[in-house]
Amino acid sequence: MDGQAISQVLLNTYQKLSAYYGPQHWWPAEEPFEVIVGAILTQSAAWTNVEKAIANLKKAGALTPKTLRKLPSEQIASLIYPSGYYNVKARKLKTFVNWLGRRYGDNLSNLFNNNIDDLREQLLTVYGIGEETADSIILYAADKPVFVIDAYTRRVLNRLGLKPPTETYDAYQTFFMEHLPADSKLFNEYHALLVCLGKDVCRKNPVCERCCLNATGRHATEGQYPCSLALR
DNA sequence: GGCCAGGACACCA
DNA sequence: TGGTGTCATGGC
Repeated sequence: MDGQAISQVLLNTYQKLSAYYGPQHWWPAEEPFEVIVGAILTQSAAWTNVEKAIANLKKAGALTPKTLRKLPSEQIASLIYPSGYYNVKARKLKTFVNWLGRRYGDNLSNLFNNNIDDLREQLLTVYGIGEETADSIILYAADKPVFVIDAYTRRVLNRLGLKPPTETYDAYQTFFMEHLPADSKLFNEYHALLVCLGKDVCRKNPVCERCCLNATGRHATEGQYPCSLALR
């Protein structure tokens, strides 16, 4: 399949997912700092649990860099308890707000004034921010066009028969970004739709969860997908 | 009672 | 460089 055909498949898939599921309105947060906190808390956690943790932080008035810097890690940990891994995540939040204050005086606009490559490079130096979290921050908080890769994205792309040359994060990301226009709105919606599809298939069809949405590469027959139209 | 969710990091060979 | 263990709650 040549580059143009791949672009067509990706755009076609996007359009079908969009028509099937509708707008996703990601990221579910009121402001960019909340997006960043959510991106850290959602690491290997269900979003419903993250919502509880964020609600606790809001209720405690702790959803600002300054407050998080002041609060002891133990107290942050107890507030974010429902999101799991609370001790590690408390440390990650503390590390980020310390870095943000020291380097940018808590001003996210200044941080986001960096170009995408510099922004990504800087975020990746912070403890607790890996590739997916960095890209989620760049796309959903800074509104810059990078494609976020997660487990769902990999599985769905594999199911489309479009596995990149190597199965690294970078290879998957390059694959999407080389074949789609650099549009943050498109990337925003596309990634959200892929996650939506992944959750939907898992929930409605456990056969798919075992056969085609796991990491083994095995896959089920077309008819077993609740929205197989979106995957053709 | 087991499995998994919008990962990242440390450690080891 | 790649594989494995660790961190942990809550919903199904």
